[in-house]
Amino acid sequence: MPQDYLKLDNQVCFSLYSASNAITRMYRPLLNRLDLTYLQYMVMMVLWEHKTLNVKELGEYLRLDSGTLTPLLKRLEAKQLVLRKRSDIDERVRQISLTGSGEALKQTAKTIPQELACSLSLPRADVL
Amino acid sequence: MPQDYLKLDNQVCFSLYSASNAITRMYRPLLNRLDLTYLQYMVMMVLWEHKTLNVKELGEYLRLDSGTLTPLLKRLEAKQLVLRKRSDIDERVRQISLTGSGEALKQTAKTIPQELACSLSLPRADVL
DNA sequence: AGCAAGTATATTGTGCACAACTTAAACTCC
DNA sequence: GGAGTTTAAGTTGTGCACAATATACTTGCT
Repeated sequence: MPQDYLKLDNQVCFSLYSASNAITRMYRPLLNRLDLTYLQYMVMMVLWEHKTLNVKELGEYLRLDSGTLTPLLKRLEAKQLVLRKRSDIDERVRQISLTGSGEALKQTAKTIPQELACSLSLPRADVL
Repeated sequence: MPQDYLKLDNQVCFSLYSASNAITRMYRPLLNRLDLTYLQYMVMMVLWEHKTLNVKELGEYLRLDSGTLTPLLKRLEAKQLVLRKRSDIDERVRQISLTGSGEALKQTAKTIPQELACSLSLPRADVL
């Protein structure tokens, strides 16, 4: 039988795309409490781990470019969660670091993975 | 050892999100030839299979709402690929159907899955 | 030193996603 | 058959993603 590749049901890529949208939707109500979007939460997570990074390094961790990150980092700065300081050594570079409240937000955030696991009815929370 | 849930590396969700972005990036150069975005291509695929659908039905297949679909369908209409006709039976409903060139585009599109498989070096193309 | 090439970030413009809301048409149940 | 509810689609506003481009700083070369 002649196979029709152009069918949505056959498409792993669509499933991936759709699952990714669904994940963002599931995180949204939890992250609203922190006044963060999913990507902002990702950025905060990288900063909680690494303390200070420049835009390029952040982009490598998150596989995103400055076109996405610059406006996002400005929004995090406006929320007083991060500082965007130019490097003294190289004036092109922006060093992104946590403010006190950015650091403190980690305490509020730490229940998020378990809460998401609950809303997914998953037994393990260490992968979310 | 105390486990830190708030680490990017632990996150299946981030992998999914990142993979979904990567897929869209891989499709982009192939779909540029058809002057379609990835989501527009998804919509066309559903229409190639089902011929005529309303906005709600399209949204159920693609798990998207009218806020996403309405402007997208207007862009497809502007490209002369689809018609957006109000239903005679129920004036609230928009029947989305293919134009001749929308139908014809399927011939140009049918090589896309194999091309993507090649650029991913995958042995099977029936899942993309 | 001076300039060409390279690099880091920022900007602009397009197109998703989605929440919240609006509009208008269709049902429902007295 | 008219008021109240439901439903389908559209609108508005925010925030990604990303291509293309711009800006400004640094580095390498002679």
